Amino acid sequence: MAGGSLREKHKRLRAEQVLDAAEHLFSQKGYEATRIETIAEKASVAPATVYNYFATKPNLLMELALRHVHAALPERRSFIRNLPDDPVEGILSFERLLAEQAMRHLSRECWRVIMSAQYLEPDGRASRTGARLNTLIKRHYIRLIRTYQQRGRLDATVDPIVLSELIVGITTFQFGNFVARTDGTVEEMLGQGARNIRFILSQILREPAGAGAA
Amino acid sequence: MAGGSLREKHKRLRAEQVLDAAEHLFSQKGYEATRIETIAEKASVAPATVYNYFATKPNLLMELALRHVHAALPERRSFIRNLPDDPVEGILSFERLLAEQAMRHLSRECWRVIMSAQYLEPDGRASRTGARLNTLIKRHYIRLIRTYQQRGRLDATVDPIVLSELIVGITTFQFGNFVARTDGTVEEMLGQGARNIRFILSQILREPAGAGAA
DNA sequence: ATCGTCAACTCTATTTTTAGAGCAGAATAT
DNA sequence: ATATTCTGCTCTAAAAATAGAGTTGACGAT
Repeated sequence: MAGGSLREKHKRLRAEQVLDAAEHLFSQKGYEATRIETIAEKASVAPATVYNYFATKPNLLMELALRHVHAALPERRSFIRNLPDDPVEGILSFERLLAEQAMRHLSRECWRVIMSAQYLEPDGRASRTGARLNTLIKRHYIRLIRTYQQRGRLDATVDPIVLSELIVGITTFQFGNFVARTDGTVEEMLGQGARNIRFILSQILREPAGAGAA
Repeated sequence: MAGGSLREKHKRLRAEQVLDAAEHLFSQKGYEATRIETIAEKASVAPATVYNYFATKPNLLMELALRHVHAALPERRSFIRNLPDDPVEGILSFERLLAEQAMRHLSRECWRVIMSAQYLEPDGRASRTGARLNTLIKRHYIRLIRTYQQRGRLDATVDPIVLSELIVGITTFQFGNFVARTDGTVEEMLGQGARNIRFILSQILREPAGAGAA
């Protein structure tokens, strides 16, 4: 799986160079305002090479998003390893972490492009990349839900896959709404998300085992 | 003169990579003991590429020497800008600096290869590079000699070019003898050099202008 | 003496990158 | 409306790098 050949190594390195350059320029001058030519120049690469690696400009941004999601993975994992007792608090905090990670390197403008890409080219690479991105997040939720089920804090008969799809769906929808407008804060989005989460969980919450006696 | 194109830039970068790798390996494992293949691997380059840039292994070493001579140039220049009063002391100290610089990054084994290269391939690239190397050093001596002539400490009728060739010739000869054997210290070489320098200068030394009255 | 090994070096086909011309479409100016 | 410009993107020829097999000459063991 490694691809240890020199060619593969150089490919990885070049792709990183381009992504680095793009990340810097996107966050500095914005997505629309930066030209592919400029990215190529900063990455010490010919413009044609950028197209060799990333078919289109939205695609390049998409891969950038994917890289961030990967880079932020350990942080999410460590969060899930140390979950708080209360499931509602756990999920809401996880939401907050995801939102914070999303905004850490990519602007709202960038996220708009990312969200729109799957609609503009339904069967293109962008859609597939977007799907991968969602899958990554969903896995975390499944793990998170299972943990609370094992602790007896969530109804064990609920299918974690279904529940995670529900949560990811609604939060993705809200995130889309959030980035689609220039006003509105992350806190507002999270507040609205909290209402949804509480509603969804209200029916399947379980009290802690040692409670009831006082 | 710059060659600002992308191709030229990459060429420079790759050459540096290879030289860096070679420098490290030569000083760590010795010249003969390091394989071209290893250099290429460390430089993230195909072995064939090393041959594209540096026709032969001795040639690679030669270019390495040239790079060092260039890198150490500012130090020599600054020495020549702050020459001591006494010409003998100035030249001997400069000799010491050159010897110290020569041994700083390249081992005696390496210098043996370098010195021999011009004999093994008289009209090859190695000979030309060696000549360039000598020219660089000679320029410094010319400048040094002129300075002392302007200060009135050296006979002004002596041709600096001739004198510098004499000095470079004799010291190169001694340096060759030094690296050609495994025993013998730098100090011994410098001591012998000092005798030569004193002899050469004895006829053309001039007393300082303000001297004689006491 | 002969064989095997090893590393420098060569050669060729393939892959990748670059240079550079040019197209398409949107935005802007006239 | 028309022309101009700008940028994303395509296409082709030329340059360079890689993979990999092969040659040569030195050296050591048998």
